[in-house]
Amino acid sequence: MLGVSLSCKITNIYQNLLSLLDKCKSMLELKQLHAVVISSGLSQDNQFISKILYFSALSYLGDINYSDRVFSQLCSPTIFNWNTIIRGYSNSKIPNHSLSIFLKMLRLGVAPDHFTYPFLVKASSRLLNKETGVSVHAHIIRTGHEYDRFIQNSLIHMYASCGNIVGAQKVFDSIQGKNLVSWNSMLDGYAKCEKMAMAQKVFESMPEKDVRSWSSLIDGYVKAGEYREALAIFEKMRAVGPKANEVTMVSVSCACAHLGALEKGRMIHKYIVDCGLPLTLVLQTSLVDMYAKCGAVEEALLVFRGVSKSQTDVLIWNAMIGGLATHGLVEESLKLFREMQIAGVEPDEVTYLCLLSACAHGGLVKEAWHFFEILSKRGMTPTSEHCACMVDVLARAGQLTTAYQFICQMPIEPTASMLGALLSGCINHKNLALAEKIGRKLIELEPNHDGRYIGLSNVYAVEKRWDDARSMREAMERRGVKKSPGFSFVEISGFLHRFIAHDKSHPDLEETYFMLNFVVLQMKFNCRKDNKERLLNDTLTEDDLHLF
DNA sequence: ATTGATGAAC
Repeated sequence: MLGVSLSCKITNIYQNLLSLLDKCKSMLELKQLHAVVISSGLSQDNQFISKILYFSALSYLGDINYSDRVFSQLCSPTIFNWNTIIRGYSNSKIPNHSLSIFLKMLRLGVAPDHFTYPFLVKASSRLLNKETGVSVHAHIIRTGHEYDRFIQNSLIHMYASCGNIVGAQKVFDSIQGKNLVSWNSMLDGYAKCEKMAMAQKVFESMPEKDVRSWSSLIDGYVKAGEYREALAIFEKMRAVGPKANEVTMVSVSCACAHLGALEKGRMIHKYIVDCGLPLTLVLQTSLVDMYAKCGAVEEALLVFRGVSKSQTDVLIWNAMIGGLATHGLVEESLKLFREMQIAGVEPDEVTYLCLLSACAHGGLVKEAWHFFEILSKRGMTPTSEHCACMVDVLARAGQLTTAYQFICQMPIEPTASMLGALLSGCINHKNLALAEKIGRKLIELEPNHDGRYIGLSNVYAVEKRWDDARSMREAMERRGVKKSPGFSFVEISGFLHRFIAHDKSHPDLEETYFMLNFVVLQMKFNCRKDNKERLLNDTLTEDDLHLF
């Protein structure tokens, strides 16, 4: 009698422990339960260990390192355990570990099953390495798994991610009984490669469509820079398609951001609220960015302030700091950076880039040097973009010699954007000799870029060297460099109007030019006023003395 | 148990 009741109790404890593991809410809790498991002598009991592995490898609250340690202590892991750890790594920042685990598995003579390969293929997709993907595919064929639809679908995605759209299409064509995931993967493959004609074709041939189909198509148009088309598809989706979700709205708000379509952006925001879509951090970040890019900094701040501090991450801070910076709200931008540090969010490379851009807009040379140095002190390597931004700061401030020296002292070759920043600095601060030198270098660096010829031609124009200016245009035509027309969008009462340089087809042309001339006059007036004040306030720096 | 997607700078 005693034996039966004791074993009942033990079974109860086991069941309780298992259900506690199922309800686990954090790594701390998991570790405590793991400790109970170990002290009960169950450290090799697969029922318990499988759950511990599963949570730490796959939960977004998990810790793949912990699961790796647990895994490596297992005497005889089951195939489920192997798959869990491979899957965990395939979602992690180090997907190549999935492959190492897989190889280890083969060495030990453990046979992978049909669950193993989709994870392994996903890891190869995320590695963006063509050869790895191909050898995984070869292995799949050798082991006779090539007709598994889950595996085939993941192969489509893998080939498309690695840029081999032909390979993706081949796998797609070979599938007997394609399902929605097969079609969506193919569609997304074309959308990712910006082959929108093909993506459109796949979309139209699909026997059924879901949110992901529509979202992939919309996102493809956004990535391809065809923002108006993206918005048009979204309107169609609203009329005849499934309900949009977070991913759809992120793409759509990104399209509005690029178009500067504020009214449309506001409608999108309203739509999100009205549909009761959850305002996730990702979505809030894209709304902040959209409002900032559309010039509505106040509204961007409103969304930003609506996020509770404890839930923010570096991306949304960057979006807001960068947004303030591009609007010349330099003080506010730097203030927000301090706030970010108080909130305990670690700045990253992009944060420093936003700060440098703020400094460039505010003429804050000293502060820029400070941020540039801090970047390295915090263990980050300044990228060519950071250097370009630094050149921009110096060049805008008129410290052309320092900017030039900065470029020469860099351990990396100067990029076009650095020289471009220096060139506009040279033009603005009237160092035309240096401008010409840089302008020539830029054409050498990017002989197929129309803007580079225009850049040098502008230098000549300032000097009134009309023949030289014209020769630049001729050189461009001779080399067959395509001129991309400059255009801009203006949104009036929710309608987007496009203005192309020299295009005279818009019905409100006269009225527009009248207003434009008025604005230009106003700007010139303000500019003269500013310059006068600047001349009264500024002292010349050492650099200026060298150059002028 | 499995496959398909989204945010920040330039």
